[in-house]
Amino acid sequence: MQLARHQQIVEFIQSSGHCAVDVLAREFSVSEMTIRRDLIALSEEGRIARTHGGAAPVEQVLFEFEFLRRVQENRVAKTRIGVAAAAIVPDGKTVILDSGTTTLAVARQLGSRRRLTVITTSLPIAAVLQRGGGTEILLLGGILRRESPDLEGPLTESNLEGLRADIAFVGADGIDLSGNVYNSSLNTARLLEKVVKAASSVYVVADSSKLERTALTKFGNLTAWRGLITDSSVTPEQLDILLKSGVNVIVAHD
Amino acid sequence: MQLARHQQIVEFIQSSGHCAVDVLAREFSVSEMTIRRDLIALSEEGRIARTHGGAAPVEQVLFEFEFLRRVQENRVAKTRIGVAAAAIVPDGKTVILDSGTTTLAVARQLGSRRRLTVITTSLPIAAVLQRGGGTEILLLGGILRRESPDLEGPLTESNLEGLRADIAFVGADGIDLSGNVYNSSLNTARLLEKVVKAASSVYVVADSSKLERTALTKFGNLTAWRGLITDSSVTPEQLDILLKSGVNVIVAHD
DNA sequence: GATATAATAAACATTTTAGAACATAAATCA
DNA sequence: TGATTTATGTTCTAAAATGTTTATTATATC
Repeated sequence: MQLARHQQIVEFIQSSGHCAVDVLAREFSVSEMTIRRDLIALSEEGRIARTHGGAAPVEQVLFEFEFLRRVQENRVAKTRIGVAAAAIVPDGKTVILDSGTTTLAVARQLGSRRRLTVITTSLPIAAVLQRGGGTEILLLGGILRRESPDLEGPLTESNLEGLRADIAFVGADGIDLSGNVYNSSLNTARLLEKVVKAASSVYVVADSSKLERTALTKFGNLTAWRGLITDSSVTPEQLDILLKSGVNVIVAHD
Repeated sequence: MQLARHQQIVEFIQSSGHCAVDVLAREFSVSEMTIRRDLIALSEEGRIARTHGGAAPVEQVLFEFEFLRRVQENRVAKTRIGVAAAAIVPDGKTVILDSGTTTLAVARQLGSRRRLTVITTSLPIAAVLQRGGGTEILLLGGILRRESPDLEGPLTESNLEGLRADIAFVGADGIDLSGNVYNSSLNTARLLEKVVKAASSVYVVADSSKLERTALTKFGNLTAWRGLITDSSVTPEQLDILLKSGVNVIVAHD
């Protein structure tokens, strides 16, 4: 019910301008606390702007990515991973962000930072960072994928070849306990190989549901890179085996 | 039986919007668990979006550029220009679209076309065309401008150097009656020079309010290109002088 | 700048929903 | 026919969403 209401709240606020919490609570027949929680979630997604007492339509928001609404699984875990990832990025560095919802969570945390350069193929990540205003965003060229708002293809790969970054955060569709990282798209895997070459240190960001799962292509092993950032739902056993395999695991706590 | 029901569920949700699980269970006279299993299957197929408590139709619209709603001046004129411009693009061609609201109007008209390749630096144009689904979209890489959702910089220019297109539509901030085309940004002007080189035929699209106005940089003359597409508010005098200067003017009527 | 007022967020309780496990009925096939 | 798969139903537990109360924080008013 809450996802449907979120959408309605956004529309309501956009059509009527600034709305008070109690007005929204009456309008949607829920408690004010529920509305507040909705508003927190919506403002984190950048779809509205919170004010004291209510919420207003966002003005500077350039674009809105509808597809993210359904995709967002493990939102809380991903946000924590984002916080942990952002914490290891010093100001002034150049960061490569892979496309995906986990890396998008990292981008959200980096949004308010200054003097950062972010290289990405993801339109939502570019959008989030542009909203923040403090980051230089380099969008790699390429073919816009039909199903998802990110870029791929020969141009993307050749664009990347001339670039260097300090840190890369890449997502994964599966990780086994030997530290092998899997991806469900061949194109993505090939691009990620270039990403890995372009960055001095590489972190894989993935919520714990990706552990002990595999996907179409293996594109590398965590032991060769800087480490894995995951959430605290990783089991002690999984953690133990990964560490014994020589994988550096950063567990994001709340 | 469940295949038939799946189809009906999709149609039901599409026509009525978000539906709760219990409503669907009653509607189809099955248990809630069955509906949940249906919804799991359907969402895996991407035909609906699950929500807590029910399901919603999948959004076809992937993203939307908020800023355009307010900015659109001379919307009607621009739409007409878009129609006229789209009419001169044969299927199967490669088109370069400059960023701007007029070229965006062109993109809107091209959205439903098939077998077209569009090269652009504009995120809104990419969005509009992705929604259409029939166009291959090549987004040039570059730095995302802070004020507007489009790309520029050395990467954009070098990306363009390796490409060839059949037709380019470029916008303008001002056009004088000798056919000189002006632009208010130096960077844009430099990029447009490359655009002009990459395309076999170049059209300038600009509503008539841009006539007899100049801006920061002159980036070329209409007589060297294929022509100007403008709306019917151009005065007979302006038209006369332009034609006498050797400018091919296409006037978009309703 | 102190105080009153209102709004927020945290903590806990309650309700609702999801999903797992198992049971049952119908359909398919050897 | 009997065995086996497939679809559906039932029950139960965990998780998610919402509501309620209470402290904390922000805003406004004097």
